[in-house]
Amino acid sequence: MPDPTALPKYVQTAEMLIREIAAGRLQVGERLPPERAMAAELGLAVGTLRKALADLEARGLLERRQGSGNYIRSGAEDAGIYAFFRLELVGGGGLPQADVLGVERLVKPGDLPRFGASRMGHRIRRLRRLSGVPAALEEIWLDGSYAPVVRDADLSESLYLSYRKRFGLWITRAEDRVGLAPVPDWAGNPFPLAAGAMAGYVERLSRDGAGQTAEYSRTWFDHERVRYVARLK
Amino acid sequence: MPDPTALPKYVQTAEMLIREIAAGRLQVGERLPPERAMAAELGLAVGTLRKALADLEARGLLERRQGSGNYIRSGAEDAGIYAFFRLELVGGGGLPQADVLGVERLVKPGDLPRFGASRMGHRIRRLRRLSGVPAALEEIWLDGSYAPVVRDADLSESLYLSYRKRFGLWITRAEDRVGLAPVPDWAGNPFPLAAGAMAGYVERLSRDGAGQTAEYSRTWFDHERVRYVARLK
DNA sequence: AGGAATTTGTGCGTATGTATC
DNA sequence: AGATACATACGCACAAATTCC
Repeated sequence: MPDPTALPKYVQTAEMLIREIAAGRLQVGERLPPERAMAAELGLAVGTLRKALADLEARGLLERRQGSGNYIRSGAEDAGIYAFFRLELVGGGGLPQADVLGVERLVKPGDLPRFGASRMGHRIRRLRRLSGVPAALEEIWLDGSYAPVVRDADLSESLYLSYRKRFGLWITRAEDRVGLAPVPDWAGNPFPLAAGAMAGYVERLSRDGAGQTAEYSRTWFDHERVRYVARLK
Repeated sequence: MPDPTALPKYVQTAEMLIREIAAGRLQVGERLPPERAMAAELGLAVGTLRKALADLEARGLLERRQGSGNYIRSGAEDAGIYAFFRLELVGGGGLPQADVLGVERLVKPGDLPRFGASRMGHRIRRLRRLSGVPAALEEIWLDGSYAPVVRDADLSESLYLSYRKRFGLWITRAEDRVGLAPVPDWAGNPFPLAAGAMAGYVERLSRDGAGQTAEYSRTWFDHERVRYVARLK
């Protein structure tokens, strides 16, 4: 009897594979078993497994070569667990980390776009690092309706994982707009660009599983060291 | 008997739908027929049609709602034919256009990353507009092996369409890196930012159907008016 | 309010084509 | 040339979300 609260098998499978890669049980460059063998092993239909593999490919973790096999891409060890994180060092890669600078529940300011159902929002400010290097400042507004309070301790490195585990919120889609904007003036952090200096800028509007806008975030990144990466098609 | 040179049906179907939208035969906001009815109409299996629809969704042309239907998204009239174009006006949308500033066949300079098989490359410089507004400067290096010469007349508004029709080159994947960089000094064009000023910057490495790197391009965009857009998952 | 009908999502299994080894 | 492996395509059954009556 199927569990109605369970995720689709292809999502479960993709996440399982990501964990295997992150844990090092699947090594970079390694070829996966043939799809049919793997599907049989996992008790899945081939098509279901293929959907999971396509997901990993879109996230840049896997390279699929017809007639040859499926190969773990370099950089995959670090990247996978941070599903939607799209910043990397100019030289490539970097392990994403985050320091929480502050969390507050506030009335949403008027300059934010409309998102979520509540008048209130949780404002989370973080310093993002890549392999320890200060890479970006991040201000996240989570709609107030998903949790009465958000504490520092609720926020693990992977924010979307926290949302899921603590608040039952599933971020499934997001739209990013990338441009330039001046660095905000938040005192007391080691971000290398001065307040007011031009930096790379990402605005994101995220939606939950039901398609409702749930979160709005702004990220300022150090363009000397960091790039925003998108893989198309 | 199937034609081995033909594209997959799901690609043909996706392109057909894009043309229908661009031509206005499918209106923005309109709901498509149910998938099963549509598949029967087109002589396709439902799964094949669904793959085409998933493609349109990923490009931002279609919104799919379980239990409800498939709806043409606003902005889709313009966007679809320019498959990989990811710049839009800050206010949203804008019809992409291009003025060719120059085309030359040159030895690839040393500061470009390695791509393609040839020592030579075609350097194409264009001014991109959105609904007439000068939006970006673009320098494209197409590997020399795909064509002996490239003439101005070979380049229609949609470059990837030209590649396909003139040179038999299919761009199927690309990787974008977005950051900031100073505007290059190309005399005599109406790009609003001065040479040396900081602008949005997109580096792209594109691959052909066989997975070979085929093209490298750099785009400087006016961050006051333009954003780079990515839709995730 | 609530149940039936409609519509998309997930999952399975299979057959055949095409690229690679 | 043959074997292997991924890609495309088909068709079906049932689940979940939405809409309609």
